[in-house]
Amino acid sequence: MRISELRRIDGWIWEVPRTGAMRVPGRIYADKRLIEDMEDTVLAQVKNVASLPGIVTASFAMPDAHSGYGFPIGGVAAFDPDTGVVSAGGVGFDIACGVRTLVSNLFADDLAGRVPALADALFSRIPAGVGSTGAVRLTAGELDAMLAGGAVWAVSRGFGEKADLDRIEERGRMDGARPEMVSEAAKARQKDQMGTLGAGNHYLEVQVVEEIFNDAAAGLYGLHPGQVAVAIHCGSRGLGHQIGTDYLKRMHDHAAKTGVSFPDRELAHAPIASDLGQRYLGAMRSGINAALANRQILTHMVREVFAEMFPGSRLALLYDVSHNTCKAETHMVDGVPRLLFVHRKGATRSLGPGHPDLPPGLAAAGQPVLVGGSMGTASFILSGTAAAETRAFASACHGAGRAMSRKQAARHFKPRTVLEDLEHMGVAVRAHDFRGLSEEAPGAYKNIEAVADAACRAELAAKTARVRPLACIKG
DNA sequence: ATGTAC
Repeated sequence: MRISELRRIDGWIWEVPRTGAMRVPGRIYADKRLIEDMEDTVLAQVKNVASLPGIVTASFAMPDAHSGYGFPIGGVAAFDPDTGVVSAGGVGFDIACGVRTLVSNLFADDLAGRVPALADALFSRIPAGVGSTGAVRLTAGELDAMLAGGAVWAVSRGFGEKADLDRIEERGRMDGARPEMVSEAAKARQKDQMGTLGAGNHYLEVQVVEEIFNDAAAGLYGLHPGQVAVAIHCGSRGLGHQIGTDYLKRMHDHAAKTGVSFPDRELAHAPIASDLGQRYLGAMRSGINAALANRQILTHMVREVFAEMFPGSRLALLYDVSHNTCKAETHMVDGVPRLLFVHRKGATRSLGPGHPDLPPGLAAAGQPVLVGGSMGTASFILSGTAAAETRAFASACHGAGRAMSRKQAARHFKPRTVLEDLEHMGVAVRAHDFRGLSEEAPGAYKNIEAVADAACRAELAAKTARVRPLACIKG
């Protein structure tokens, strides 16, 4: 992206001036280098989103932004409930894809020599890969209960602990889900897929806390140097994908009938205040619950593996946050609180200290903002800031962000070399799809340090801890 | 991301 097309507000805040069909300006939070390395399509997508009806304040891109389906991945946009739209492409196909981090009472020394065996045990226990099915099989009735109940449902069925729920966005259950708005095809795809990791950039990592940046916040999060943590990155599997597919088509069909045109085919949308918009929201919220339940079931399985290998070990849920959602939230606009529908596509919520939606144990530090790196590189545990509310409706980056497309990466990296490099770095990698390792090569992603630095300099979040991987399970 | 194409 050419920096000359932007207006610099400060070193980490850049404006895309309003031109053409844009209803609001664009705004990119990143440093000069990250912006220069972003594809031109990111700028085009920021502008396209800025032209959608009812958008409020600006169309935002986070420092990890790269080209996505319609919206950039790393895109944030909020819409007025009366005049605005909801976009199936703006949420994406992997509805409520997200990260949860579990903090153990083990330290790296406790794992000495046993990381490969732990990786093997997790690899054999956790189903993963495209089309994988899990040990949990749901009847039609149970599936609907899951879609309505999310992680609350999962806990009620014996997966995990009640205490986990406080540490999940929406307290483990997204309100307003309408399972009857989810197609039978989507349900059929999901009924045997609960408790599976998926593929692509999804992973399960055993990590060690490498550095603490903020003692007070890290203390509240229960993080100490050398401590072992587990991160689970996955989403709503086939169900979310099918909901996205179903409603993109409906949004196109509806637009064709009513003579509405889209700035980009991939930005198909419907008015929030329409029947179709409400149906999509009901289905999409069911997808959020599926992702929350899925990560809850996986947590239970990880705890079982740890309990067998390390008797007496505990894994407490630090936090679970989704990064592909559209949620109704109240934000300050021009000094007035307004209900808005916030799309976060590859972007993480970042609530500052004292926010009423935070559980009491986390309120003083702000929401854990879980920023997953690529295989082999560090991940960051940031904390939400009060300033994030004024930056991008309390949002921050969600990961390192791709620097290369999957196709480019597959051409550029040999899977064997990727695996050897990671083993050399001391990361035990176990992958269901050997060839897929190319697409996930660390070199295919941006520099996580640069992304986290930019996010924190732009005050989207604040640094609390950096963790590095010991073992990585891939789909 | 994904029963990697209907």
